[in-house]
Parts: sequence; C-alpha cells; structure tokens
Amino acid sequence: MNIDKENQFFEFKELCHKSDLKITPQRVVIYEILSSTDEHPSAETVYKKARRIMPNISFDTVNRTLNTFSDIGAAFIVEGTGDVRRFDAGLGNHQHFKCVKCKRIIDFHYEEFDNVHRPAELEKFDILKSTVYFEGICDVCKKK
Amino acid sequence: MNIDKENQFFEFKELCHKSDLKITPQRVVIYEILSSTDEHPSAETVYKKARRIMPNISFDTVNRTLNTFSDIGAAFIVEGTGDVRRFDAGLGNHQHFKCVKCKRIIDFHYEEFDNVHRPAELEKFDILKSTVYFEGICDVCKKK
DNA sequence: GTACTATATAGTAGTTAATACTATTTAGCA
DNA sequence: TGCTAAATAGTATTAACTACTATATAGTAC
Ligand SMILES: [Mn+2]
Ligand SMILES: [Mn+2]
Ligand SMILES: [Zn+2]
Ligand SMILES: [Zn+2]
Repeated sequence: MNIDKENQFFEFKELCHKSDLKITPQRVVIYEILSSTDEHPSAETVYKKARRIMPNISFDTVNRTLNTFSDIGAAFIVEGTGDVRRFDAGLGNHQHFKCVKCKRIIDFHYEEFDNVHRPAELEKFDILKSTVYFEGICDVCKKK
Repeated sequence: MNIDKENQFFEFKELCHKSDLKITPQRVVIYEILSSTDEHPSAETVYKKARRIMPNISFDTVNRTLNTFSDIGAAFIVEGTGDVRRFDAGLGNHQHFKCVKCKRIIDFHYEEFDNVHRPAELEKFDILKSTVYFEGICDVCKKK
C-alpha cells in the first residue's frame, strides 16, 4: 500500500471510530474495493468483486455497508439516490435545491448557472446537459 | 386557461406531433397535472391525481407517458434516473460527467466548480452540498 | 360521417433494486 | 479470555419500475 492509500485507509478508520463503527474484515474489503477504483461501481459490482476475496460475503452486507459509508462520509452516492424518479415539465431555465429531510425539490433561477463554463477536459465529449444543483435543509425543516 | 398555459399546451401538442404521438385524453390529463405544479411529482403522485379526473387510468399508462414526455423533451427527470445507485469513495474535490449511452461516470476537476456562488434566493436554506454535473456522449460512444 | 389501422391503454404479471428480518458470529474491550 | 453490543449471512419481503396482451381509440383516408 502506498503512502496515499495508507493515509486514505487511516482516515477511513478514523471515520469509523468517530461513528463507533467496528472495523470488520467485510468493511475493510468493501472500502478497499471502492477506494481503489474510479469507475463509480454499483452495489452489485462491489458485491461481485468482494466475493472473489471473501466468498461468503452477502449482498446485504455490501449494500448496507455502502450506505453506512455514505452516512459517515467515507463515500457518497453519485447516481441514483434510491428515491423514486420525479418529473418536471418546467422547460424554462432554472435550477433545483433539494431538502434532504422532506425531499422537497424547490425551483430557483440564477442566470449564471444557465450556461456554466465547459472545462477543456470535457472537449472530447458531446455535452448535452449541464446542471448546477444544491442540497441541504429547507427553511421549514430547519424550524423543527 | 390563461395565455401562458395555453401556449405551453400548444407547444406540448407540437412536440407530440413532431414525434408522431397521438394526443390522447390520458396524455392531456397527465400533461395538465405535471405542467400545473412546481412540486416535481413522482409517477405515483401523478397517478393519484390523474385518477381523480380519469378513474380508470392505469399506473402503467402514467409511468409510460411520463417517460415518453421525457423522451420527447416535454418534461424531464429531476431526481432518480431509474439507474441503480453508484458509489464513490473519492472525497477530493471533483466533478462528474456521465455518458448517457454507456453510463460511464467520468471524473474531472475544474476548480471554479468547487465553490459555486450561492444565490441569494437560497439564503433561507442550510446548504450542505453543491454539485456541477455534465451529461452527454463520451468519446468512446461517439465513435460508434 | 364511416371505416381502417397503427398506436395507445387497462389490467395485470414480472423483474430488479433495495431493504428488512433473524439466528449466528465477532470486534472491541474489560 | 470471556462478555456484549454490533455486525453478518442467508433469506424473505418490499417497492419501483417495466413488460405483456387483449381491447380500445386517435388520426387519417375516403
Ligand atoms: Mn423544476
Ligand atoms: Mn468521482
Ligand atoms: Zn425540508
Ligand atoms: Zn459512453
């Protein structure tokens, strides 16, 4: 393990300790798999890789552990929140804020976000859509 | 129906005609429901509202129709892509580009996106996260 | 208006992702 | 080296979404 990875693994253990989570072999394997790829794998993909190392690991453990990592900030969900699909017929330029408590999605509009700069790194792709999106606690939920 | 809504409805019908979609009562009801709310409803929510107007409408029709609207550009999905959840242990600042064909999620980093401006409209919320995200066709898929 | 036909729908079944349950095991600690 | 709360394996269940099929209908041609 190189210095970077060792350090990342140390931070992972710190995060577990802070949240009173035990450092189990399953969690270690799952974290190793997730932190050594840039392909943003699904739970199923992580499960398949984990079984090569730990043949009896269950899908439930992998899925639950990934959610746990997400809860403690050791990882995050980049696609598909697990929530249901939600639709919008408002085609005018606007952006969204989502409350993580009540799941309300609130429209707002800030012109600069309608056409954000397209970084040079992305030039080799055909960009169809850009999105600026905020998440947090809404005014109503703050009062509770 | 006011001028704005009438115009929006006209544009909706145009979009249907362009894609050779029939203007059915079900589609009209679903579009009316979706276009007259800013609450970004789920298929289930639209279905419940639609049943008040059209008691025999099926969930399948509502769900399929919402997907159709999304396909023809009369609406779009603002939450939950239908794809499975995918995870990322990369905690360093970075952004994502997703290829809509092969579903690859590709990391990139453009410093200005690490701290985007927080519009005044959002001051009443506690913002926990901001995201800048691009979608399109990746270099590999372009070649096909 | 009437008849035709490809498209759309209702009702239901099936699939897949994700979560819940429970008996057993184990990490962390005294 | 036990003890105990937490975690896991194996399985069941739930929930979101999609697929299927017989029937109905929107759009069109006459
Ligand atoms: Mn919106
Ligand atoms: Mn990433
Ligand atoms: Zn809220
Ligand atoms: Zn691609």
